[in-house]
Amino acid sequence: MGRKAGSHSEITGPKVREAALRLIARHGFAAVSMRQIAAEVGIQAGALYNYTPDKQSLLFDLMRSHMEELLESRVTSAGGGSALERLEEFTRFHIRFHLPRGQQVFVSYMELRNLEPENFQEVERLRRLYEDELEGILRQGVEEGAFAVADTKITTLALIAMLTGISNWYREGGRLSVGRIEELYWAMVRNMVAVLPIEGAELPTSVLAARAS
Amino acid sequence: MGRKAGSHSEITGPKVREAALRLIARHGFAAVSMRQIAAEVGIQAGALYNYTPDKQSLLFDLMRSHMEELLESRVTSAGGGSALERLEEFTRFHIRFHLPRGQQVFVSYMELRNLEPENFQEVERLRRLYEDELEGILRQGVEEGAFAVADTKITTLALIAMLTGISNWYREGGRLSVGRIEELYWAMVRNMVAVLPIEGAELPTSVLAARAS
DNA sequence: GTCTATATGAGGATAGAC
DNA sequence: GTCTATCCTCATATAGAC
Repeated sequence: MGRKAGSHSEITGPKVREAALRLIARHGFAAVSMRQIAAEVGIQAGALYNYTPDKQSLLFDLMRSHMEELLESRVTSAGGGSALERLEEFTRFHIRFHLPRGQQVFVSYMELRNLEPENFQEVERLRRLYEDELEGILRQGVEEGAFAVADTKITTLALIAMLTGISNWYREGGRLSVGRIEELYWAMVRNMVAVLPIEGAELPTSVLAARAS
Repeated sequence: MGRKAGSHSEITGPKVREAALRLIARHGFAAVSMRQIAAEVGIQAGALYNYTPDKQSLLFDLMRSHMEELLESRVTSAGGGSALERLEEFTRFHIRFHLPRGQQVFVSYMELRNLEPENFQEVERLRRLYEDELEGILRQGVEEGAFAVADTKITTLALIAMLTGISNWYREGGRLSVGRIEELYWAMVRNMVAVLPIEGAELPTSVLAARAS
């Protein structure tokens, strides 16, 4: 291809992204300099600008591609079935997808503040698409009378926070396997939405009717 | 008192802390400069060093005092009773304490990376004291046969993540009052640890014995 | 206690040679 | 595509006048 000596764009590009992700996850976006990223890759700072127009774009690319990968994986995994089945599948998917991506999860969560408004809006839009599927499952469960969920929006946020929180302590090779973590969290999720006589819970009329009969 | 003109230490000190908290919560520790903090207070950057030896100490003070206030409030609130009663009290306390302190929660969570090792250890120690109380409640509940919790450590982390996550979306004057949020989350917490016939859950022998009788 | 001024260094980003 | 060199701005922190 007539590539010049010292030309490695196909290798260097991914290395820049990996180095940036690793350093930003560890020290935070604002605390990481372009010189640090370049040093981690093994090039000079100026050469980074062959791969990103600026530092902000580097962050945005990391976060957007993480969300897009999540949504793409989701499309191929999501299926039909009862609300309970769909909720179990969603729970297990969320854990299996996120646990091997601790750095991406961390960055996507912590660096939202450092996105310029336009970029922030886009990442938020993608995140909402993901959460909306979960809320849809909860709504279905309420309709079916399978779930006692007083507020599907709040329960969605509670579940996401609980599940994503795993990434804060999970370490590969730790006490619990991914499979075991799936079991433990699925049991908790299942309990949380279970139909039970909770005082004050606003049960849907379909459930009240079913109980009366 | 013979105070010189322009001398306002009793006023300026708290203002420095408040300005730092507000700016760090919004932009992140590394992204905020001492000049910005000074400008927010209405003094010059050099004058900040009458109130903190350096930027790191300012962050550490904010995080440590937040944790110490949490633990002090906890001592006066915590009581005895059944595990279910204690869990309800803990849940409501956690929400009532944290919701009016969104900035502190955010900073204490996001800026752990920016603490120097010694300071990090201290903040972690205080955080663990708080979590240990929750785990103790869960252990008591398992002993009493009131809770079906397969792994008290994991359930502790799941509950903390779920409850602290409220601070990510709560806004004063929003759709839900603090009281309503307490109700919704207590219902979820209660369900989550409830004794139910969950396949695969490792029930304590006390519960299995109770069921057999 | 606060100011102005400054020491000292690092930051993002660009230009031009190879 | 990468390098070296550099522009320009901003950072933390300190010194000394008032």
